[in-house]
Amino acid sequence: MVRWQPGTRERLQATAMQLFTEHGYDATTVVEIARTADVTERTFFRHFADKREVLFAGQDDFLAMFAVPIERAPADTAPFDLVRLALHAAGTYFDRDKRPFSRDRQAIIEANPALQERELGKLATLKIHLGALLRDRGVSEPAATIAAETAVTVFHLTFQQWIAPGEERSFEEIASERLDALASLVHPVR
Amino acid sequence: MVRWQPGTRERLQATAMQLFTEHGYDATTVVEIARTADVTERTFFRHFADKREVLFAGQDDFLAMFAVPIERAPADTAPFDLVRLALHAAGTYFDRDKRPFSRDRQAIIEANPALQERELGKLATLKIHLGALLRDRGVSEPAATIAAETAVTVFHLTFQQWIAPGEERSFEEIASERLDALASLVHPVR
DNA sequence: GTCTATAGTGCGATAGAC
DNA sequence: GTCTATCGCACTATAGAC
Repeated sequence: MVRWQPGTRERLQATAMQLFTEHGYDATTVVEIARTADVTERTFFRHFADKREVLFAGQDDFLAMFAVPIERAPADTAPFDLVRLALHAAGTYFDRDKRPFSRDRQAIIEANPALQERELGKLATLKIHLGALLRDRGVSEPAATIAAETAVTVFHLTFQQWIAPGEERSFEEIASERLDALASLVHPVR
Repeated sequence: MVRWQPGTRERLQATAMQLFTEHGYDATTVVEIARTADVTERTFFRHFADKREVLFAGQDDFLAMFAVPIERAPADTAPFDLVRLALHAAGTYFDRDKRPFSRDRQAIIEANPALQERELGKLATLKIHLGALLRDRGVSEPAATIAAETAVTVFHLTFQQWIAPGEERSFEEIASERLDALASLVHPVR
């Protein structure tokens, strides 16, 4: 008999998603998740800092998703075009196949204020890293911070609409609509 | 001897602020706060849903601060002008006298990720209420949501700079600079 | 892997205001 | 009498310390 199975982390995440969906987040204890995944409670907390974190692993991927296209852009690219590039990259990542999973995951998050707070925290971290990246590229303040806030905010609003019930349009199409709305807000067409 | 003193809620808040400042948020227990304010732990949780909430009471004031000037504006006011009005109202609220207290409070929050998450949650609630208010005024989607997000985001960025060490400018002056930066981002001057 | 502190809940009892 | 604030106590789960 093997002492431990590989992929414990992934198994814990999948188990948690399933139990949260079946009984709700609050009604599911860490002990329950751990036992179902054949590990101890202690092992759960070695993989995830807290109970919520099991749903939010892989945020580094998000930063890379935004950072790579920005780093590859020509040095004289305008900040707003960098925002567009980042959103385009997000649109490539969130393709049709990921929509069902994203909907299930978001349903759990939207049912629990504590999880919503964690999500906002993750987005705030992303904003900070993105702002630093833009400053490294020579964008001054407060332009860099405003651009980072805008990129992540539009990303979030786009994502929320993308997973809305009945929504069929692509991520990129929705993002484009949001960017147009922002442009109209700031400089209204008379 | 009286069974209870009036103003329990306010006393708990003041006590908490003081203890958090002295020993830090994590090192201060709810029992400690309650005992110092001459009530039991149970009474603390009657007034505040959780430990963090003792620092965030009075968010309704914030909504009113934004909502009143918007409700009073002429029906045909452009959304971006409504954003400006809301920020002007915030500037009236956050005058010179409030800066020292705001700095102390923010120092506690910035030292603790859990408190930062709660702050973001409060701002998110504000965004939702503000978006609803704009829709009630006839602003369509996604313009209403984008305007609400923008107003609260610029408010937050302005607030952060307003309490930054060494910052002397008024809230309104900083808000104006942030709005200009946003306008430049979206429609760069060539 | 075990032990423990702390946060947070549920419910019944009690004291005072009205 | 009703209503509300407080207390007291038993209890669970998270999370961290050892």
